[in-house]
Amino acid sequence: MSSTSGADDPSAAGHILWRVPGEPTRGPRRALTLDEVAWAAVGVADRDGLAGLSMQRVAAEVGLTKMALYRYVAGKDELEAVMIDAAVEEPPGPETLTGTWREQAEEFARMVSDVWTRHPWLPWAAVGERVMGPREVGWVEAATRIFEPLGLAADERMDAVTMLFGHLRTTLATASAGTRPWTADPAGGSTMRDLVAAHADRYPALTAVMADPGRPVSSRWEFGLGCLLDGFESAARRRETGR
Amino acid sequence: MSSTSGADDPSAAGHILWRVPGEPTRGPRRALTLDEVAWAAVGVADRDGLAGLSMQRVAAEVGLTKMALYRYVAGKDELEAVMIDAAVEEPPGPETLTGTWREQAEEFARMVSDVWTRHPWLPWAAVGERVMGPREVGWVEAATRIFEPLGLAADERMDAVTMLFGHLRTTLATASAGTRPWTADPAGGSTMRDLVAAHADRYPALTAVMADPGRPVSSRWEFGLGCLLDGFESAARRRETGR
DNA sequence: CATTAACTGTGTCCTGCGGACACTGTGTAC
DNA sequence: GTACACAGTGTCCGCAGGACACAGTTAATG
Repeated sequence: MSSTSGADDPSAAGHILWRVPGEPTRGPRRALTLDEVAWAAVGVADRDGLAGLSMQRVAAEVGLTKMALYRYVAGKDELEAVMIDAAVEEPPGPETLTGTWREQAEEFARMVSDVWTRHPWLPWAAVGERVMGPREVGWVEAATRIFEPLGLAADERMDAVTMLFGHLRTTLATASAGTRPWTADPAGGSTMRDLVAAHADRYPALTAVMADPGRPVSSRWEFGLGCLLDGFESAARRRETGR
Repeated sequence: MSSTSGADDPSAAGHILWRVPGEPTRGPRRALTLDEVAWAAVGVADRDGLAGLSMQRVAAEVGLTKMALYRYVAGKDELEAVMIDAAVEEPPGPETLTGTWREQAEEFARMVSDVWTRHPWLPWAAVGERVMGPREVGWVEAATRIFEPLGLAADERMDAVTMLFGHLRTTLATASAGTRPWTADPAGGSTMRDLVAAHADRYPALTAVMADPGRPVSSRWEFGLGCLLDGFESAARRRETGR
């Protein structure tokens, strides 16, 4: 029923993200802003990962009791929602991305990569049922704009956006999760290389692939991005030439 | 120091997956096999998701005490590793996939999609630091084989495999996580559609896209897969024609 | 100016989690 | 028969998220 904090709205967790603050008139001043709480949580996650994030930890970070956090946030889910929307920062506006759609897509990928590298927990925090924040939606909006000149159908354009984010998530996550240069996917396996080496007879194709030293981690997603954009291009071409 | 259970090997969690059982000589019979425990856990996850998986729950399912499970498995991580390798089932052998590499890739994607649809928690359980099981590696091996005739470099071939799994994970996860037909990515947002509709002025590109009804969930990954394979093809062609 | 109501932060308590550890019971090898 | 290796149980601990009642603080209202 309150008009301000929003931590007591039962309709949907995370709506603080979309509501204007609306300062309260009576009562003591808050010791912190929602943003300060969010960034404290981001700091914790940056250091100890999402697994190391707890109400206690964040509360201690900002010098409050655990329960005081619930004045800012309805629960841990909402805290995560808030910290995600803080960590992604402002999405690029229409004036920022210039050049061909391909150049824009590459620049965009670099931007996402920057943010997700600064906050390695981010690509994994954003999965599952959750309310998106305005900045987060802004990134999707920006990605959608890029593919507009391509002439894809609406649902295909959306799929392209999904795939772009998915690709970055996949590659950045495997890159940040340890020192291993690539390691494949349904795993992220910590020692897939060793396992394959120990059972070379069972996995000949992988053994062959593993012989190659591989590229540096920093440029891991570039080849894949090129493939992806090529694929979009050929899909658009196929669409123009009457399927 | 034991020669059998493997739950006390300090070197790496999950090595039960790669060790031959080796029946013990003395002591009472085990009430269950490791496989029975694994499948019970799979059943729990199928019903209540990964979040609903706890030692208690699994123990109750098989009629044991929580602590008795630790005779089969070193900890929850190892339990997850075991249940993942059980749930993925046997990967397709070289004789199963036939036709062009493209047909093989499509068939392979269909197979992965089948398994991951049966166990919706699977695509998300497999991320992060974890020891892969033999079957899991087998799937990667199978995927690697598919791209062999394409003439890609070793690291590119590996990237292709990673992207294939990543694409399926992304699309299947967003498809299974609710009724929403697509919803974009850094989110999986539960009501992104509503949010965009409520702030149409802020997200014009997304509003335009949202006007389209979209495809049925069942065929969500097909367009993306086509793009991906097209992209690989053009990368291979670029490679042959001297970059 | 006194009162009242709204608000912030604290302390206590509960449930469920993963897991350590000491224990009882059981079966085989010596 | 006895000793030992093993299976399963019960108790305990720390930590998690969160409900709830409370004390302190501030502004609107009489």
